[in-house]
Amino acid sequence: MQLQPACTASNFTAAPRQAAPEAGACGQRIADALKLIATLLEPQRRVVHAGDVIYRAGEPFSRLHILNSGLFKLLSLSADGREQVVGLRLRGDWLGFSAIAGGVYACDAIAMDTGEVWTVPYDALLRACSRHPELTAIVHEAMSHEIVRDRDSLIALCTLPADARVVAFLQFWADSLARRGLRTDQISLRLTRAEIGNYLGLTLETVSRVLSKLARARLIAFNEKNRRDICIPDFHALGAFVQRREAGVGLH
Amino acid sequence: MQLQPACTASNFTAAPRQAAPEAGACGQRIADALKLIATLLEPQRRVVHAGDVIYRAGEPFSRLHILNSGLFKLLSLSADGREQVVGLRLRGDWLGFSAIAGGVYACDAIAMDTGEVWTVPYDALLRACSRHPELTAIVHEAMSHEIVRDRDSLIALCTLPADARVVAFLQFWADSLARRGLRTDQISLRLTRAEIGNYLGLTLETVSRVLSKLARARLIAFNEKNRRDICIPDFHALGAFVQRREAGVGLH
DNA sequence: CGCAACCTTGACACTTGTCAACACAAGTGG
DNA sequence: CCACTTGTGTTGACAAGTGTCAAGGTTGCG
Repeated sequence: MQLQPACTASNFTAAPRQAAPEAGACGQRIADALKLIATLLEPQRRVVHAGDVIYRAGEPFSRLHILNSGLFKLLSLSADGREQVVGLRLRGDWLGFSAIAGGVYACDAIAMDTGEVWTVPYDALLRACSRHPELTAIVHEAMSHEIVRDRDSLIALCTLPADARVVAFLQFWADSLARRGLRTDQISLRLTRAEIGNYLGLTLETVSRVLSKLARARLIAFNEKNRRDICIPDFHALGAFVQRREAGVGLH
Repeated sequence: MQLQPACTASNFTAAPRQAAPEAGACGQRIADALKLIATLLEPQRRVVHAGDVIYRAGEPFSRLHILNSGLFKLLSLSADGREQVVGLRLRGDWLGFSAIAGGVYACDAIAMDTGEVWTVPYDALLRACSRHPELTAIVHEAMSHEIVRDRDSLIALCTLPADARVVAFLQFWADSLARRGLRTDQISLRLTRAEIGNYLGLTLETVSRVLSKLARARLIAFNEKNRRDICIPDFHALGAFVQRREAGVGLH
């Protein structure tokens, strides 16, 4: 059984790329998966608001969550008490996979906006999967996708300098929106500088400086009176900016 | 159906921890999983040697691989040609999960040592899972474990300074060995400084300097005439070293 | 108005990368 | 046996990138 190629969303890499050329297709794909989940699993549906906790690290695991809408962050609490944003999740993503191995949730999942969460007991999911192979395919694909995405962000964080990380973040963000059929030229970050920096392994000052630099270079533009909404006039130029800098570093 | 807590191997974090207190239990757990896989799936078995390629990025996906012995690295090739080590895999780990979503392998998997690889067609695995729920549990746990492990290393790479990363790497390594029932006081890294640095997002010089510093502080000791084999006399002291530095950084 | 969040910018220090030189071991071929 | 090469590891000097600290600006809200 060969799976058809998914919209693997090679998000969060340095390669310059047009924003989601397969936008519609992938949005459809997500919609189809959600519809199948809705009909086969009849998940419990819940509307959440900014700040609502889906689960916390350490809680016993018994249910998985599928996001129908909204924006969510995954927070990992290190031993010394600092929080680290380890992922952002949107419509079509699953929450809770990381808890299967340990029996307890491995991080906090928190809504950053109004959204709808579907919840299914894990054992019910397993039973449904044994009856419906197409559901198994969707679950495995979602887990696999999460592995690929995490790996991509790992590479970005390991190898890219600060400004390239911020650019990669902007590309990732626009990609995620485009793939769900939303407009990408005018985007709202919905994260503070501190949260972006935390996610990217940078300080908030560095994020602010990079954004200012990009704005001075006309690669992005801030909305009037609101520096969280930004506009990306030319996607290709944004990626090329990073490429140029990397080439410069290589020179003597 | 509540899963029993697995040996989640919170490898690769900053928290000081004794090396694998549950060593035997976890080795047994891996052995049980392998036995189940062997009997239910009758995988094709193959002996590999250092440098052998299990798969390459871009090859079409149809089979998963389970490692019975040996050491393997996952290499991700970025757009501009640089290689990045994105993971190390040992006995009991699976290879190929990241290919499920995309239909093609997402990275290279290369043996670094003599070992034995078991290979199963993915569709055969799915069929077996539908008949044997306990196999599904093992597969899901392995995928979940991979997600957790990747996330842990992400945190380490994002938030830790260079010396803490190297210490975390040593702890991860000793943990991995201990969990499989091997001795941890005398370990062979089997990686060059360059490979360690690549994996940790550091240069080989930085890795070398950190190891020298640890050796000067008597936290590790090099083997005579072979600086790849190292000895860790006191595991707790190694972790405490990082904690102390972090506390120092916080002071004014 | 005052206050709290959030953002920006500058000066400075520190960590780490870059470049270079050298040491050492293993293999190769004269 | 000795040069020579290659791969690996160590160490130092220096520079670049980024974090830290501090000050001030803007927005929104009670």
